[in-house]
Amino acid sequence: MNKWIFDPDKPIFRQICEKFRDEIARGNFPPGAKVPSVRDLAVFAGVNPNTVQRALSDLEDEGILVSRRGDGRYVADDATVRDKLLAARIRSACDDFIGAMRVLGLDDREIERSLGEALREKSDGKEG
Amino acid sequence: MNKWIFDPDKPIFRQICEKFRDEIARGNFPPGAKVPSVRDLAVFAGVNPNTVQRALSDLEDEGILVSRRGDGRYVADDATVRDKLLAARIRSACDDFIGAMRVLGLDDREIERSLGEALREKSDGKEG
DNA sequence: ATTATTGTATTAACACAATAATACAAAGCG
DNA sequence: CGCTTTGTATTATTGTGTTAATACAATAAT
Repeated sequence: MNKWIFDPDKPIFRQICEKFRDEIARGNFPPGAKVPSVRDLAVFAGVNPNTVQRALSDLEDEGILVSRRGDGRYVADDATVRDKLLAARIRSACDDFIGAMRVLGLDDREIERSLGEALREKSDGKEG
Repeated sequence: MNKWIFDPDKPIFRQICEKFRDEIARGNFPPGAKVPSVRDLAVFAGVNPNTVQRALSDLEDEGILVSRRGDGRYVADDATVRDKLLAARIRSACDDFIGAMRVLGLDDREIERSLGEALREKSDGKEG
């Protein structure tokens, strides 16, 4: 995984936020873990340091990260952060999905059926 | 439903596109149906006419709408448009959802379980 | 103390989304 | 025809996302 790929339709700094929320939710960044420097991340992501700074600064406002000037940036040393993040992201993903499907006029049974079909398609043909 | 509500994090013209795709997919705008004028929609949505124009113009490029100068704008007179639109939107919603959940480390069974829980919560407590 | 590393702040420049105010083109209508 | 309605185009302005180039502040390492 060389460089990150961004959706040109959404602000990059938000996508960086998402990436870190996902990584932390998965447990790839345990509480207290050090995050790469703004400059290193910028090089790795192929974006401007200011863009990374903006993203990490937002995550700090959310209480997910903590920064120490001259030292570095760390995942908040709170063992519950990961669980809360994971639960919140699962919930919002489900809610978004359900909302999108209901707007299309599907009822609960149809929603579950459509998901099942999509899951089977993704498992059958394109196993990669 | 007085005025539309927009997510300030996404371009308004894209959200207007989404709204129309949803409405057409639901069948609320059958093939050949006339769409309100750019100016009326702008007033109704509480946005600038140019923003609406941009959105509807994009839908035209997709073949969903057709415009006649001095007359008005209409849903493409193609009976298959709705089905294609509906199928495409269901599929992309499922794919987005599955992708978001897999990033979080959930397998197929957990994805279906989480959705089931969310559906039950939405049906039980907050019936509105 | 000096140096390197890190987070932070500032300023400028550019692109795009959105608003605003017009003007023009084409169709419908009385 | 004359008027209205509609889609379309143009120009200017504002706000924001992004890049860019610096500078400053604080910590660690030497």
